[in-house]
Amino acid sequence: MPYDPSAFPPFAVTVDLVVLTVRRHALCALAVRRGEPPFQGRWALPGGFVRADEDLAQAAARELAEETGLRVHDPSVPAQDNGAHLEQLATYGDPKRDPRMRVVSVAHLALAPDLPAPRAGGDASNARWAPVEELLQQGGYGRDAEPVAPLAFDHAQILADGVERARSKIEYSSLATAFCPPEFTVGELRRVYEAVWGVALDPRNFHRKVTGTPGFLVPTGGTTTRQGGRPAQLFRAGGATLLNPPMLRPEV
Amino acid sequence: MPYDPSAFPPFAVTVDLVVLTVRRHALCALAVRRGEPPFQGRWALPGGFVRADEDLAQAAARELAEETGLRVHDPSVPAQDNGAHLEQLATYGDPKRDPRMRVVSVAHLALAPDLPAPRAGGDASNARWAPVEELLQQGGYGRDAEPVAPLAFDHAQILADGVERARSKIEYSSLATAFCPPEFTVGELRRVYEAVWGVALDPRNFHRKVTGTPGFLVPTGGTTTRQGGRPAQLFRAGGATLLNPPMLRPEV
DNA sequence: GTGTTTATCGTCAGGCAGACGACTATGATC
DNA sequence: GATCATAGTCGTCTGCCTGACGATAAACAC
Repeated sequence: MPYDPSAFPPFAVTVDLVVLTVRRHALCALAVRRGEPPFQGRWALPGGFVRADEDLAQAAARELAEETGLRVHDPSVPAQDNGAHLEQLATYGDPKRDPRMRVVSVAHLALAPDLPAPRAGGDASNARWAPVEELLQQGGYGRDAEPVAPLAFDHAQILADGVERARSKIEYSSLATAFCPPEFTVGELRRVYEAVWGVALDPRNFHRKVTGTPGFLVPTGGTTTRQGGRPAQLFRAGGATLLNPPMLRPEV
Repeated sequence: MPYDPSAFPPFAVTVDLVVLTVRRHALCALAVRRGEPPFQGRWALPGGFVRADEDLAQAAARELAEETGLRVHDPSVPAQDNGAHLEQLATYGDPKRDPRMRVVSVAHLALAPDLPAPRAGGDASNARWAPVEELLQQGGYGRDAEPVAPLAFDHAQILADGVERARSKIEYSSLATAFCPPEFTVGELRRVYEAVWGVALDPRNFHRKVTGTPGFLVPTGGTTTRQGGRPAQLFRAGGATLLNPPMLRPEV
């Protein structure tokens, strides 16, 4: 059977981004305000169409750079840092997910250290970091008791999936360091885990565990008192990507 | 900015399936022979175009049924069984992955108990279960020393990703039971783990562990001697999907 | 019966995790 | 400068889980 272009329906393919960071002890995601229908004026995840000559990962990295200015961390350059972590999350293709046409969206998950301020085409009012619980409580009320509309499209589901991926992945991988600046203390790393999991962790057991896991942390020799209290050692992320033994998320 | 159909390039969207089963103590995947170019005559993963009104999961379930006759296990019907497990794996969209046109493939992973014989449009010579190592050793030689061509497209990568997903997922979920018939013994379940991981496990420790993990196995009361030796208790899969504590894959 | 195979129960030592006490080194406050 | 609050770091103890492995049980083949 020869190739017949009419044998398959045409799709639009987009990438959507779940960009997570930890700000003020809370797990936050990047949201942008939609400037056009459908869902005009509603908050949504950043994203856009995949171009004709672009790989999916390239498209996601391009969108991430456009929205945040972040460059993607390249694992082949170990010294480099402060780039974001980017990985494919899942693909969403319900026929009715976009009322205009048939769109398949390849969602990606990005983890970034705390950033200055978001920018979306230079207009700050159209992009913000919001705590994920706030974005996920559909139709509830935000921190200042203003009404919050649910995210556009199926983005609440995508965000929930991304958050769950991040929560489980920092258990057995060194991904939590992607939320930290290039040099960080054990306490700062612990606060990342606490924010992502939404629990309190014992500082002493956490310290023992994280410094005892081979390849997780490399001491830089420096110290800092930026958190107050006794000066703390500074570390960089070690080469290990898989943690053995893993960090264990406390009891459900 | 109004909706402009020329603003995005059209894609073809397909689903590809990594269908895994355990046969004769080896992890095997379903492969079909391509009847048309490109890669005519080469082995590939089963798959096909997503239809205009179809969800991605629906398309994958349809392709699975067409290739194997398997129905997908519906978790909302706990009593039912012997259906296959199906989940989305990842999406592959390199611009050059299909020489004909721009194709984005949403790969799915299916786990099935040992089946009679594969069928691909009724032609058995065009579908087979092959050990995954055989399919992955690109350009090597098969069991009977016949030359083996690498899988078509990027299907070797997709298969490798699917196998790795299965290997890691049976660690912390009860997914290994998807490889077993509705009722099975601890020994049969152990042979599944051994085949998927490619290791030997201590029968005594495995028995203790698997029967001690709450919600993993439910005794049916029956026994069987179909494996020879002393009669073994029969179990069904329990309701638990996440294992706590997890099964631990032995040392690398 | 003897041997073989598989299943199942027990024992023991080592390692890791959670709970928590103790001490250290800084900045803030009086 | 003494005191306090804050964070960081090192230990201890106990219980649980794991891996290694001995022992017993119940079927089948000869």
